Amino acid sequence: MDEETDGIPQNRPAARDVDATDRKILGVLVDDATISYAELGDRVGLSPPAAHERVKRLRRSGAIRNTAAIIDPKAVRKPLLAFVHIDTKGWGKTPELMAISEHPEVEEIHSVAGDTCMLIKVRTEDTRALEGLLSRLYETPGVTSTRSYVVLSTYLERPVQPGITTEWPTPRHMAKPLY
Amino acid sequence: MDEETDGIPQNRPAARDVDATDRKILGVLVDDATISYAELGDRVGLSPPAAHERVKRLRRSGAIRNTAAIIDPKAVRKPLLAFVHIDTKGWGKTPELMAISEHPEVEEIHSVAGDTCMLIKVRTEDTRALEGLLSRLYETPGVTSTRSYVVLSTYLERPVQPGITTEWPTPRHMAKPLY
DNA sequence: ATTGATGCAGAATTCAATTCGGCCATTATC
DNA sequence: GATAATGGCCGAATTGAATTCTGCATCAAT
Repeated sequence: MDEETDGIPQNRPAARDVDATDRKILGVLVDDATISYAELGDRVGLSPPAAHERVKRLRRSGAIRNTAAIIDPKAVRKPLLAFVHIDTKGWGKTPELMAISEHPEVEEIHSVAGDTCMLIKVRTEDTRALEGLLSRLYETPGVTSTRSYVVLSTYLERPVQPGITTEWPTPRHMAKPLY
Repeated sequence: MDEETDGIPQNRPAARDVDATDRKILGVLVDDATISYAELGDRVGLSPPAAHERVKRLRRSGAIRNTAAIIDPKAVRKPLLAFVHIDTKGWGKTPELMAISEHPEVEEIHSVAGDTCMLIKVRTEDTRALEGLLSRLYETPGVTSTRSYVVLSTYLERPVQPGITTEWPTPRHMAKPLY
């Protein structure tokens, strides 16, 4: 695939225009990426090679980051999901981020706006393992406190939805998005 | 694939023993599910048909829930990520969950232990869209208040890690996990 | 009007997924 | 303890899809 300067993902070059057909393709592939290009072409109204070309382009442009197996956490004995607020003095320092991302239990690391804290998502085998992980996190330099939210049950978990509208219904009088 | 009684996922039948080889396979497929069975077999020390059999079994048992394209949120114009605490009177009622999951911006819905609240993950085009979504959520029956955490930047986002140890290093004197 | 580029379809080729038969090891059964 | 039965693997063979190639139509720019 592409090269990363570091462990932390860089911004992609451009991410060209994603038109209505591309969105349809994404919508299908998010649901099931094991289908043939013939099947994909049928569903979006293209010939197999044309569908193939589109998908190759979406991959190259980075719109499709990856094609991955989605695993049942229970099957690999990681049934316990928790979100953890980590208060830090001075957020976003790379060494601390690296230290946190070392733990394989950590699935996501986000910086929260307007607050000197990180919100991370962790998955462990049980509460004892979570406790151990939390104490190890607390030992990371810069971490001043943690507050964890254990998930009792999950009702919905789905990937990013590409949307199926032709173009985005954002009124023209609106300012550009944050990013 | 399998049948769901409802929009809400059911518990799988069994999820058989996942041995060390299975974990290796999962580890590879989480990284990249587009490789050939020959390649997969090479990496885990199996012939192509054997690797194929394993994967089929992992799919049937539900350990591999899905094989999906992972989309770059920016490419589909959903760069704004936020977590929202939703306080509810009486959590987990199905109609409310359904109402919340109707919104395509909602990616995850979790019930938090020890609190009458839900933690949901949403992705929108910009802050205005987020504001609109929040007000629509607030109109859902049972919702008493919301508190949102807008993500400034994301440093890590990865799928469930299957782990690569032969068996789990949980000491035998420990009690069984919660779930 | 002409040229160039882009995206598509259809046919042809290459390569991988899938099936099949037989072997070996482990486990259950008598 | 001997034997059947099961499960998992390999190697070869077959089927089927991915990929390449060629030509055509459309649109944009010159």
